[in-house]
Amino acid sequence: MPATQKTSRGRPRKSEAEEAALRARVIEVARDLFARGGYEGVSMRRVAEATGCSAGQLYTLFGGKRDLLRHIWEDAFSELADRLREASAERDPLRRLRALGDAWCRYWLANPDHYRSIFLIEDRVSEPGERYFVETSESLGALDLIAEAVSQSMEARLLAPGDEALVSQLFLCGLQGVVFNLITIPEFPWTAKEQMAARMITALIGGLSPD
Amino acid sequence: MPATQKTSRGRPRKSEAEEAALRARVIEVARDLFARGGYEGVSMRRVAEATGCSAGQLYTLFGGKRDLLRHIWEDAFSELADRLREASAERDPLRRLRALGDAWCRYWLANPDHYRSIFLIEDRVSEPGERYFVETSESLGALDLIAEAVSQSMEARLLAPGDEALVSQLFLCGLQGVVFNLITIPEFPWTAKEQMAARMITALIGGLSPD
DNA sequence: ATATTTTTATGAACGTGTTCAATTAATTCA
DNA sequence: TGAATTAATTGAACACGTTCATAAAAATAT
Repeated sequence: MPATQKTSRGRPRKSEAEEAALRARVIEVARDLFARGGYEGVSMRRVAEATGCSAGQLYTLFGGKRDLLRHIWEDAFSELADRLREASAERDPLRRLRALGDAWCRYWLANPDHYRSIFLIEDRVSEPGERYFVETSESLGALDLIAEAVSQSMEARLLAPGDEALVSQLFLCGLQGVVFNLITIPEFPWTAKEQMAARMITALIGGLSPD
Repeated sequence: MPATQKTSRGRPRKSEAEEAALRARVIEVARDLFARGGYEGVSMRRVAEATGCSAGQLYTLFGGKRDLLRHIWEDAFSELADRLREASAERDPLRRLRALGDAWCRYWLANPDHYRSIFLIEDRVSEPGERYFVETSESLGALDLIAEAVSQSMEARLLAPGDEALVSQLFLCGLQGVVFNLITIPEFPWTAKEQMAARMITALIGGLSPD
């Protein structure tokens, strides 16, 4: 008794391509709606209506509203990836590190809505099976580039030798903190919104330099 | 024509004290429910039922579910304030700075649910009238203590003289970034969860030290 | 007492994300 | 041409946060 029967009896499964096409169409429609009305301002019912399917069907294509949003941002991330690639062109590892951090911050500060949607909307985080959203996206891909720059900086004795992973994570945390605070507490009288990212990088590089 | 008439005609206003008492009762009841079921897991209807009033009335006492939560945490914050006060006992400004940062991080990492509730649940941020929640609470009160320690460290030439407000904010951002990342991306293989805060502080102090 | 007036309290109603039994569609076997 | 079977799709239903017209309550004025 073969587990998979070659010729099945009932209605055939929708082809992979068909499903992908429909998914793509929903994403396209939803992108426009979200861009206009914001995440909270657009309901799944509206997305469904605009797409021409039922709200229920959306849940066969996406895990939920948040998951739909992830797919929407997925190619918006390519822009961030581009910026990071540009920054990676810098040969000097320490200057590259600075350029990477700068690009990362600049991107998120220029797109606070993306940032909020991705980092600040908490749904049940504890889905054990699937990996955390941010990790799979281009966002933490920055960490790899940072780690490389850190590693090379250590080799060139531009940074004190040490646990390169930890140091990389410290850089990411520092940048994250700047961006997070600037975006989520915009009405606070931050001393220098534009310079904070650069100052953070400078401070961290200074603090991690060899004596 | 006096604006406030001494003896009014209709039903008398509920006394300030009565309203405060009811509010306090709701907070007490809701604290238990939230502690058990979590923020998402408890509905306003349930809170109302457990309190013995209607759901609608809750909205005369609190601005909404989030606002109710704020009141609940308000005295939970006193614990953080205590820790910060303890840390402030340290005389050496640089060691005090380190102790403050450490206490701040330790508190939030020990209470990730508080952190999430306060920093990660975004509702309409753009309420022009009322100040941002975090700013009014004890949370950013830490910034004042940090600023004082930074200022004194600069005077004692333990930190390079400079814009003390900016430097204080960099410290806060660095700490915030560490806590934020550890809490929101717990499944990421962080190299050293426990040491990251201390390392961040060390790095920042090092980077901001006089040459 | 009854009417008036002012405040408080209620509960139905709205739109939300999400689920799931029931329906419809599309195929193969008899 | 019918069953039979399997998958896709729907739409009613649920609990949610929140609002608001309406009802109840509590006082004074007649």
